[in-house]
Amino acid sequence: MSRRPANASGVDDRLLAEATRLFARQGFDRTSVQEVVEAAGVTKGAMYHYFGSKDDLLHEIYGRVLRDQTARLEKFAAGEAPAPQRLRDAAADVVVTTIENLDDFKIFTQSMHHLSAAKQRAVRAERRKYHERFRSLVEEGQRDGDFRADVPADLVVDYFFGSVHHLGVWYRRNGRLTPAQIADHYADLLLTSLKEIP
Amino acid sequence: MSRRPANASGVDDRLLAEATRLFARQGFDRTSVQEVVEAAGVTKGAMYHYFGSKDDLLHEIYGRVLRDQTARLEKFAAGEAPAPQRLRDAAADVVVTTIENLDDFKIFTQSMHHLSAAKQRAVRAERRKYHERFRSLVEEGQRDGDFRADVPADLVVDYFFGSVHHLGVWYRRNGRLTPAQIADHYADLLLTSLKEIP
Amino acid sequence: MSRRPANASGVDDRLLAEATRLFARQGFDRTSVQEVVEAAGVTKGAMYHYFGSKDDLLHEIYGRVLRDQTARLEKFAAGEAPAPQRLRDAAADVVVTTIENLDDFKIFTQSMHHLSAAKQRAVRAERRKYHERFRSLVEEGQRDGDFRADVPADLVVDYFFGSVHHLGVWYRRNGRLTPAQIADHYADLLLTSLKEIP
Amino acid sequence: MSRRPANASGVDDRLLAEATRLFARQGFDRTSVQEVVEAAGVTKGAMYHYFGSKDDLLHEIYGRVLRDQTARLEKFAAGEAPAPQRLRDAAADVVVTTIENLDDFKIFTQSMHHLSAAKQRAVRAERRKYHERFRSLVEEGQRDGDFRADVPADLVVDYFFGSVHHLGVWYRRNGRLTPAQIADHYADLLLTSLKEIP
DNA sequence: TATGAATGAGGTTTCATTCAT
DNA sequence: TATGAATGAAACCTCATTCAT
Repeated sequence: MSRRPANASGVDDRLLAEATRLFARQGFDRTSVQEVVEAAGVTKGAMYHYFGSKDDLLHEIYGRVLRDQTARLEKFAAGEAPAPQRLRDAAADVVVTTIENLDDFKIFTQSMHHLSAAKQRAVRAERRKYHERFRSLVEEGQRDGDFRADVPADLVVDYFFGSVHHLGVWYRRNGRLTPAQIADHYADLLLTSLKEIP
Repeated sequence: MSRRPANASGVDDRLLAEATRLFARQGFDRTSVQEVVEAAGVTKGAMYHYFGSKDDLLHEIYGRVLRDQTARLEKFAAGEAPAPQRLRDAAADVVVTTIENLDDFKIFTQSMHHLSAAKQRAVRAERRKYHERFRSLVEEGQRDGDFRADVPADLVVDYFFGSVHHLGVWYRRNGRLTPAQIADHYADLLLTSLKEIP
Repeated sequence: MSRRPANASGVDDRLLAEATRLFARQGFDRTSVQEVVEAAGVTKGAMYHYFGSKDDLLHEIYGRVLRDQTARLEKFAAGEAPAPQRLRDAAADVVVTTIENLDDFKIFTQSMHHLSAAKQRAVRAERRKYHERFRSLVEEGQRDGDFRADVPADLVVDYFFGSVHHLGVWYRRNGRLTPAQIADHYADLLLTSLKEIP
Repeated sequence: MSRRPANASGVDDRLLAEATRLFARQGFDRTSVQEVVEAAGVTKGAMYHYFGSKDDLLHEIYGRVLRDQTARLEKFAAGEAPAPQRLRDAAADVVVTTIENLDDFKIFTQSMHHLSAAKQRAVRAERRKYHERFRSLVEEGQRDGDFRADVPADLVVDYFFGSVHHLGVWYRRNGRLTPAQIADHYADLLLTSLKEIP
């Protein structure tokens, strides 16, 4: 997926890290390549050596986030526990990791439209796969009779991930609740809303 | 709040409408003032006669959305029915109106960071008032014993409005579900997740 | 010289006064017509009713200054006293009136190049007449043997008026010396420098 | 003091030279960046690579002039001759060099107010140092009894430099007097006006 | 592998002036 | 006599990208 040459010095990682930070804080368009390279302590030439364009930088950030997220979900979804337990764990985990990497997710919601149409398609396809894996957990619970079946599973997933993305808007580092507590509440709200009505 | 001169010809309304459409589709930064004024059929000078800056245009869009949304919520919240009923109605309504004005809300989530710090504060203050009104409905239900009290009301509100904002990402005009059906499901998920556990 | 219609309300005087003040403080180009009319409490339409253009406003300011200055000089030059006395009085007077109307003179030195070539010629011609009258006083003193004759009279005049114009740069309203004291020193320096070397 | 990168090709020197020429002839505001870069044979981007803004260009011109002038004065003031002689030499020199770089000085008098407040302060501070050095020569002569003491030394300096600045207004390249002759007259007028009255 | 000077297109904004009312 | 909405040209500046070194 990446056109980056291999390297040892970590220049590309530094660039990605600073770009993530700046894009999240100021937005993609409000951040100049100059700012990114200065923050990373390199020159423009170096950046264009590792990345084909500014868009590439963004695309790479997306790629990294998606890869990580997908891997984590797979770990939780593949367990042996009943579907509700696995869903709860996966949901709580995605909340905690989202909070831990809030910058990445702010960029996700704010800067998608800066990608070329082709790259947007690629990102969306990857995201869809992620959502589908999550949805399959919901569907499994519905099939097993653990979850109510009168609500479409994909709508539930969109409903939940809307809440998760929104963390970037309201979460404050020194708020009343810890990430773990928020994660617990979120997972609880999700599970409760799926409870079979007696 | 606005420095716009009063006017009869509706030039400013046309500008706001076209700006909303373009900002939502292309993003604020990817839309030039030139594009906006051409779409509205006026000149740049005219635009700067009505709005102090491109930012002002965005701020005005926000202002209008917030005013409308607040007015609608007030109507629902002020009713006579029990809190759960009023909350359900308000929730379903905000989903329907969000879908009906999806452009406005896409801008909300994507372009906030383009506003000056001062204007961001103003918008956020207005939004907070809206959230607080919504939260008071949740709290009322909790006090009455209709809703579980072990989840913070403000977290519930953020959870729900995250889902609502996310509509801009996944809703498609000719999808499987009608806006009313989506609204129903959303309100249902919200209410169910608040149900007192027996 | 002026295209201004006669008027009773003093709108044009107010415009000239405010324009003078603003042009002196901010420069001609840095001052917008909008600022001038707002300061004068009228609208742009009104301004364009009285003055043909922004340049016209400037030209009018020049005209007024030149007329006043010429009249004052004539009064002093036409006296009966010996040339040195009349020159001293005229020199002291021009210093005092320059300080009293410092804004006018700041504009003179800073904004001449904003006038059209034709108007610049007109202003310069008027100024030349003024200088010539002043010079004639010097020459009279030289002919009478009161002043040294080994220095060109026109150079002396330029030398002196350079000093006078420079007042706009260094004079401060609450400085150590009063306008009258400065005038006295200036006139004294001029007269001394012309003294016949024994 | 300057943010300009070092360079070898002299693009920045060419820009400064052309800017000086154009600003002096047309005024700072009447000269567009486009005109400057065209005259220098580079693009706008190149100009903004070397100078942070149009103002910076002006500031740099000032800086260069002040540095040169200060260095020359120091050379004359530091001599061994009696104060009157050194003052006369310094005065004559400043006249000649002013005429030789008339464009620089026209800009000084016409365009100062275009600088930001901060830069104006910097320039004025530098100028003050120059004036003070000049003034110290006058004071030295007064202390030694060579010059009359009944006229404030700083007023004399302002008086003289007003005349010098004014050269930009009246000096014509093919006038009756050579620069050296003008310089001689100016120095003579200055020295004579300071002569102790017997 | 890295530099940084230079490009050139495009961006937002300002403003003197006009004109229908 | 006066208004103020609208024009349109031109201004300054930014920035992703390239390329000789």
